[in-house]
Amino acid sequence: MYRIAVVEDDDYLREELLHTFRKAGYEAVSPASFEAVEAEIAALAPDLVVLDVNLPGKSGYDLCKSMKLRASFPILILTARDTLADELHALGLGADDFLTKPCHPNRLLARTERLLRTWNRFRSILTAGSLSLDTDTYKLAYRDRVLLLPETEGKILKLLMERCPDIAGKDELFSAVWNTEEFVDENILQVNMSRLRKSLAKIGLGDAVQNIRGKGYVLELEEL
Amino acid sequence: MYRIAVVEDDDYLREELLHTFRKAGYEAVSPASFEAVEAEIAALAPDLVVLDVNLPGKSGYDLCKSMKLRASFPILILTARDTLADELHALGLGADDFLTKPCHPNRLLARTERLLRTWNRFRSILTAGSLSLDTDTYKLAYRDRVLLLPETEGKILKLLMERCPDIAGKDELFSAVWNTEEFVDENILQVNMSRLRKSLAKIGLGDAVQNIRGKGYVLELEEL
DNA sequence: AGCACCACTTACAGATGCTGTAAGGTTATT
DNA sequence: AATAACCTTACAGCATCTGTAAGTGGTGCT
Repeated sequence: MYRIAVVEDDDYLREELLHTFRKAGYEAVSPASFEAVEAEIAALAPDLVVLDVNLPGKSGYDLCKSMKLRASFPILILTARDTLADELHALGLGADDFLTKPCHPNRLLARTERLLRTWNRFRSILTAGSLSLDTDTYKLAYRDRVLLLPETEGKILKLLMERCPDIAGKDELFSAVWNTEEFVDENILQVNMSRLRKSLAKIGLGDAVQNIRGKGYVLELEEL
Repeated sequence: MYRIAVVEDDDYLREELLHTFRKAGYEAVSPASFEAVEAEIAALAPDLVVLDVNLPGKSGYDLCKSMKLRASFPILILTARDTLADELHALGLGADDFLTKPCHPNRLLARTERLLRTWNRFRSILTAGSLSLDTDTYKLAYRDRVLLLPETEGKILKLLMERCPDIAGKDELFSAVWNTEEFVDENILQVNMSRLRKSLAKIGLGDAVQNIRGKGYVLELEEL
């Protein structure tokens, strides 16, 4: 079943939205506070986010933009501001749909359903900026270039993207790729890092993988 | 550059739409007649279709539904009928967005751009009913099951899906897979058909590939 | 019913590409 | 300058995929 995260500060409206989705058979959740919304949403791992733009403190637009850089889920903007400028702005930031309040529940449900239907087709795709990786096939796409990675390189890149922009520790890499915390031979990681770097260079990501001496590796993308 | 097909019978409005898209840097085209719209659109191989629902003879909704079964492009419904029921109906049929006339050019452009952006991520995916095939990696998805096909089986299935629901001739298959019209040894095709069938059976498509004695093979999906 | 033709299946072996090991070179830190 | 961490290249084993071969099964025509 699909999980939908509702980000809305008005208590009454939020409950109404949650109710609408639950009645339609979805699992509907909301972040507990607006302190660290983005981290909370990431932790909820929703299949879709319904986002109000008038949030306490933070702008919903900023949130949308920043989530879209790493988002594996579609974002539907729901707002009382109904000008064309608002809609263009939202879509320009990467929002996947834009609806104005008040909105008929059936319209909302139809729109969310459409988004989920579309997104379901590439659920296995992991994104970081304009880089994307199919975690089933390790097909890598960057801008207009495509490359198929061998399994080991793919697993490494997967973890680097998941941790990005933070460090992926050597121990994490060993357990993710070879399923062992103990790195019997450190060299095997270095060899495959070398191979991965060579692969990434082919699609114009020359120095994206950086070593942190003694710690691990980071994926550095200009746009992030 | 992206190609957008505009399906609209009102001459004035059609020219206006074509102009809007061309000014924005798209290649905009329209089918010449409404006799065999669907075949014409397929021949145009657009990246997106803007569809009016009030067409002479055929209903735009039927057209939408039937194209969606095989469509590798998103469909945006543009109509003067602005009731909620219309919108729900359109989205239910698989339309990817729904706008009402009159529509501000910038809104239309923002919406089409969003659809193209999303679709571009899986341009390589071929669809037939609820079956989809990534033509880069030959990752096959049917309902909730996923399978990775070897290259030869993938190439065969690709042609079967492209021809579906018609026959893929043996000569076509030979030229598509082995790049030769002359089938040096018919057996190689039979062997790989056997392998493909076994693969398809794993994901619940037992008897989907049927032989047409002396002619070739067909992909038969219940839903088509 | 018998025959010819087409289609199907299984087993095998060559080729390809991926993976880890080994060994030697390079860079950074003290 | 010395040491530890990191990088690179070459090589060989291994798995997977692919086409060949050979034999079986089924269909349609006379």
